[in-house]
Amino acid sequence: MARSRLPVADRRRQIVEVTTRLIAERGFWGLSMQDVADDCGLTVPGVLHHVGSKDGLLLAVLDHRDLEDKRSVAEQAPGTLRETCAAVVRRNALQPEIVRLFAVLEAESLTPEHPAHEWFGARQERTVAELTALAAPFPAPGVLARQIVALMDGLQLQWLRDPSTVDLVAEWEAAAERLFGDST
Amino acid sequence: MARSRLPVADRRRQIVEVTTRLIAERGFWGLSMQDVADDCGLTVPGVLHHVGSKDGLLLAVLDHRDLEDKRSVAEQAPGTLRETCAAVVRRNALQPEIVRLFAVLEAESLTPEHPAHEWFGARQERTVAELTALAAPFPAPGVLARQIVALMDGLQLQWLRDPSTVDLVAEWEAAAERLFGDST
DNA sequence: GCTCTTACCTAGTAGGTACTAAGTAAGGAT
DNA sequence: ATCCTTACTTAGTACCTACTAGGTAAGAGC
Repeated sequence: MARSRLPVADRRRQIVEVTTRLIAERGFWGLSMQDVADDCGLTVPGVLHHVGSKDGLLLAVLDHRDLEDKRSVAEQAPGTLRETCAAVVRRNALQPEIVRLFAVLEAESLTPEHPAHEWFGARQERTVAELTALAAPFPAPGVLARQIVALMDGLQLQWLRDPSTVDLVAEWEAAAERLFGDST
Repeated sequence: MARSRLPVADRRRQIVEVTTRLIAERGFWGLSMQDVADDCGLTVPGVLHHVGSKDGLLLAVLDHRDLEDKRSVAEQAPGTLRETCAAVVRRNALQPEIVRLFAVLEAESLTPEHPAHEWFGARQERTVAELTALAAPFPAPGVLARQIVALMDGLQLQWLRDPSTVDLVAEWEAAAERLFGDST
């Protein structure tokens, strides 16, 4: 019974990582605190001690993601629209689990009752706004921004379903030529 | 307690309709037989009498959708690729609930453990194949087909999240010009 | 070595989960 | 008017759900 007692930061990181994987597999509605606790080697109240509630756990995961994303965007120079998109796709291609987390939660959270509904609404708005700004040199930048987001989300779904057939980076490059013009 | 006793076909249709709505809201993992039963004015074993199990219920919903889709495709003349896509989008714009059902299940069923995993894999494959055939006149028809599916799925997600801002049909028309060429 | 914070536990609550077994009664067929 | 199929019920099983109250002991600071 002598379990190791981790410092709070480490334990929280472990809980967030485990939960990320489980939500990617089962969604938030299918997530059980028991599974989280088991995979962390804790009891359920042990997990709740750190995150307060199941909703709190979800927000912890999303906030962690937000931080990671900001960090990643910051370290990459703010190049052209096309370069930025390619960088995002290359990064996503390396972390299918997290892409799946977002794919599942994005669909689940469409309903206003979902605890992440507002979070995803705000994120979507922010993303489209940022892309629209980058798309200023193109005609109809707002429309282009929506198409970029749509194509990325859609291609990611196909890639997640069948990674051996669909090459995310290659499919995106083909799509980018269509979106931004056929310059080689 | 004198409940009306419906003929099996009617009751099944009601159960399928109610479940369609509930899965769109909560996903399959979040679906409870109790909710289905309540919304049908039945008890849980009453529902199970018709569908056998929760998985059976999901398959009943999906098979019903399959039939409806086949019917709708059959009644529309098999025009050009562009016309076909536009018809699909116009139809989807009229039934957001069903589009949401597919959006949620498509993401949830990415994991092989999901009871609809194979169903959605087969559907995806079939859809891409059909679109690829229609896209024969274009260069790289297979790539184009994937892009069509991706754009539709992605635009639908944006539309479902904020129907008042995103006009599905208009967004698709703009996307179609980009995909198929700028002919007016 | 002692103290004190706190990470984590045990025990319990109140309720929901899918599903089964067996019986009742509605309503069409004769 | 009676029968018989079957839609649907009640009752019950075995288990999982998030969450709380209160206590124990691990390990850092002195």
